[in-house]
Amino acid sequence: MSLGPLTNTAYVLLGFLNSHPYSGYDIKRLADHSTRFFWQISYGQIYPELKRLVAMGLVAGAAGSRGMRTRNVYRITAKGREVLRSWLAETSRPGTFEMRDELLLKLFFSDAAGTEVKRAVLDQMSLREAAIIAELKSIEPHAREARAGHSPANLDVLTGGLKIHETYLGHVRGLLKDLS
Amino acid sequence: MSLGPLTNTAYVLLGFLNSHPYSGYDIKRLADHSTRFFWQISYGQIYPELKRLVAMGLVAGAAGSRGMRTRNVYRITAKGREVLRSWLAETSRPGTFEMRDELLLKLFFSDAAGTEVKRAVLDQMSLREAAIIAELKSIEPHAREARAGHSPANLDVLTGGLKIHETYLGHVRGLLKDLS
DNA sequence: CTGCACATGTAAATAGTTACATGATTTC
DNA sequence: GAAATCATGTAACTATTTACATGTGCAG
Repeated sequence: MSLGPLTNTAYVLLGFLNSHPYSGYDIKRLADHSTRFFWQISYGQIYPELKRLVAMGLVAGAAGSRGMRTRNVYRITAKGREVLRSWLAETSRPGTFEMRDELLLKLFFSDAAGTEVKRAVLDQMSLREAAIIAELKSIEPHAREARAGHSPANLDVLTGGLKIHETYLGHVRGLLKDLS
Repeated sequence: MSLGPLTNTAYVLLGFLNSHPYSGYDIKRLADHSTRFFWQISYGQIYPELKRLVAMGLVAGAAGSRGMRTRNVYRITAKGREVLRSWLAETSRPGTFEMRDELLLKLFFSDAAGTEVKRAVLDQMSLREAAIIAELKSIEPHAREARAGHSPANLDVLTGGLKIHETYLGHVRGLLKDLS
């Protein structure tokens, strides 16, 4: 009775629910401050996927509440934990690795348009990278607190992201310097 | 008479055709050794998109040949160059920036599964990053030759990619060392 | 009493991959 | 004459985003 592989989005949901019960809204908020940098998710995926997970018995929904209002809080089931763990342990598939960077594409082709355009592209990159770094740094103190939902691996990923974007920014600054 | 923004795939095609006429097959091969690392494209996009670009008058198709066989070689038009340049110069939109890294996702949630699983994930990452670095290094000498299709910006992007992946690999190796 | 954050969802569109289908040419 | 590479294309599928629709609760 194998369920075939789930979508990666499903594993994100299971991953978050593994440490605590959450609503779809909660998960979106959490993901926007963590996995977003290497795996974005949107409401359009979250809500339908939670329902599918319930149907498969991997998570259970309970009508929580916040004041008078309905709030669907989900918790992971034993079967869900099992599926999460077997995904984590799986080494067969290479696993998606993808980058899509429109500014890098522009830089790549920028010789077609002259130095000022190239400089403008590099300036945009530099701004974007600085913004990402600032965002990651603002998350860091929270990730350092060893509380529910903040495991050591979370911090490992965060510091890695920081290093990568700092390298990226450093390279861009070097190119800008060479240009002037 | 603005044509609205084209897909990024269209700009990749225009970008390559800007330096030389190519067939769809040629472009796929070129992209697989360059833009693939930050903007992948597949035949399923290339061939239909080339037709659209012809319909818009941004590229012109000519029946080239290789032996007896039909071979559709496309060249960029003046209008196409204009569109490419105005895309390059455009600073209004932030531009797609996305990463999807399934192994990073696993690492992020790996505390749910124990040290051996975490080590296995890091090993896979390390292997993958080493493979990417090897591939980029094998491209480097070609990119250094200042020939048709190899502009200075191409090399700027390549060396940047190399630095980023070396940083990534270094981080992973550090985590592996901490684990043992 | 206004605006913001909370909260859930769906429909349509877009982007992109994968599998399939076909066949020619070159190299061993 | 087999295998690899050249070459073009489409159909179906999958994933994901965006826009829309709706309404509650709280803070100022």
